[in-house]
Amino acid sequence: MAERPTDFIRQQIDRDIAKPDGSKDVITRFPPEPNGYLHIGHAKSICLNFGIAEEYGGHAYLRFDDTNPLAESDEYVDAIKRDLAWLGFDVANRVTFASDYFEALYNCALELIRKDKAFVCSLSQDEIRATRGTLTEPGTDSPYRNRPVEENLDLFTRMRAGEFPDGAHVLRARIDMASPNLNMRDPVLYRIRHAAHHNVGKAWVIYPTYDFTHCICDALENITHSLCTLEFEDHRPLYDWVLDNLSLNARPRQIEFSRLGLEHTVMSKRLLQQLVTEGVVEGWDDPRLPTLAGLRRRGVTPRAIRDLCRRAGVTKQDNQLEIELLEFCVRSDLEDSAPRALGVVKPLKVRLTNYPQSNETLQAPWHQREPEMGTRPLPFGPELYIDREDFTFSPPPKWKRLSPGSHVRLRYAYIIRCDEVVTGADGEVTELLCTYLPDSRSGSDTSRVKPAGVIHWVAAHAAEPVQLRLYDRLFRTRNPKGSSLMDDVNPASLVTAFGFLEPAAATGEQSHFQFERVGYFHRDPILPRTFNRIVSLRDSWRPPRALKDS
RNA sequence: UGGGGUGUCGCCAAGCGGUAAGGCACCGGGUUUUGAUCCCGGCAUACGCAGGUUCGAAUCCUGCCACCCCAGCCA
Repeated sequence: MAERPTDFIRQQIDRDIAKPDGSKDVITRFPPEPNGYLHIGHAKSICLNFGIAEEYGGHAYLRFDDTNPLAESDEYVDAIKRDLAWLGFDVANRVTFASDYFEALYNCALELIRKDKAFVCSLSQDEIRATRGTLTEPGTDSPYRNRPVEENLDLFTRMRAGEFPDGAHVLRARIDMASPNLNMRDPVLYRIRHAAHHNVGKAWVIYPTYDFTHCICDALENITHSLCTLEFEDHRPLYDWVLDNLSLNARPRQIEFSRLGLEHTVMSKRLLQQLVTEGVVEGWDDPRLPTLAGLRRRGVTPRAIRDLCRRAGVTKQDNQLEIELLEFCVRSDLEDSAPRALGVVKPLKVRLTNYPQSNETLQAPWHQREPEMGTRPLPFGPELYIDREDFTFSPPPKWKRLSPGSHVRLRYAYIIRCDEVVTGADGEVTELLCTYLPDSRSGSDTSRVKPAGVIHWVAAHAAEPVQLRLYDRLFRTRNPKGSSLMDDVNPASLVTAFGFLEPAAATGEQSHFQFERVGYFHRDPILPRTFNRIVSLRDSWRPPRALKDS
């Protein structure tokens, strides 16, 4: 569909595999921690890792980074697998867990201890913090830093055996407490946690930290390129240090790229959690959320998400994509693939005064340019609904819809003329009395009348009442800040309308539609008779300024 | 006042010493039984700023400035 990306990461890989004595393998991994739901930012990483593996004829693992039993659960591993499959990446036989390597990790720790590169530190968490120094001042050595190897071995073995309570000891790397890189100030490698782990149960009471685990797992899986986000750049020296001091033979290269940012939403796990907990949204799959579950329920397609990631590119620059780009990707996918349907959002009754007291059934294509999608029956009768927005008493110049005395075509059907406007006590338009042109039927029009425009409609006798959920950006601000998050919520992020839909679409099983002239909608997978607006149609119509109101 | 990064059009993003790709957005025009789609055209004398090197610099050097990340036994 489009040519292969040439971002800086692929350029680096090209150089790596071009080395005369180097390996031609390219193996990557997507390493989520199973402690939350995936969002569109993760999609960028997924597309990158799996995309590269495929392009270079290698493979990618889905590896759950489950080293913290307190936060992780199977609920999330299932959700993450589901999201990956939905996005279009098949990882059935390449799913691993950091916890698969706990024994190997433990042996690596032993090796470091024997080489006197790691020591058991018995300082409390607070003491470790206090002796770490600050951004501008060096830390101070732990009093346990020079424990003899044998004592370290003994203590570490007993840590594993469960002889000590949480927090009593940790295993630390012996690097440099004066390093300007805080990550190198004797970082913690193992901590004691008497907690059940979602995968290994109670087999372990000591758990390795990310810095120790990640690089080793990468090496064990022969990952060649370990792609991660920018905040891990400072960890790369540690990543390399650990592997340099171990006798593993694989040497993965860590490369960092910037996260994907999207305007009018938030991506942090904490903030998303807050929105769910405080009931601002209805759940992790609320269609206003940037979670993959939310986007899926909204109706955003995997293709659109992959297209977005491709168009956004991969760099080290901080970025905030405009939601217009996402909307463009959605529309451009659905333009060709979504069947069309007629649906009315804000119904206004129309009575055809000269139409016989009977109904007829017209035929309309599901998609004008895609004849193979077939046609559907479209009921027509003397009473119809049109959208209130398609009628005005005083039309501005170039008004292409209905107004007193004007002609308009009902899409796929007849041309009608508005003869009379019925208003209620409060002046509100309640009904339009129109006449239809019998010889103007779509496809066999001999009326020679040129209507002002074309509008959508639904026959009253066959109209299916539906709930239309009109979604909009969750936050008013482009870059919502955690501090004022709640005040920034867009009160119109969800507007529910009760409209009518043509029966073929309402009762069929197709999931995505374009309601003509309105927008793209997705049949809600849970709520009956409910359609979520994925995105509106582009609308370049703007009334002349002076005549804006009607 | 430490370390690590990043600064090219409103938003993304190519560019890798030879004289600013592309996409989104936006603005015109054409086609159209969706004011949609589609098609055509426009849209950075300019690359954070200031110097320097060079015949030639967004690309090299120096110095500033701005923004992001780091002081979890989270990842």
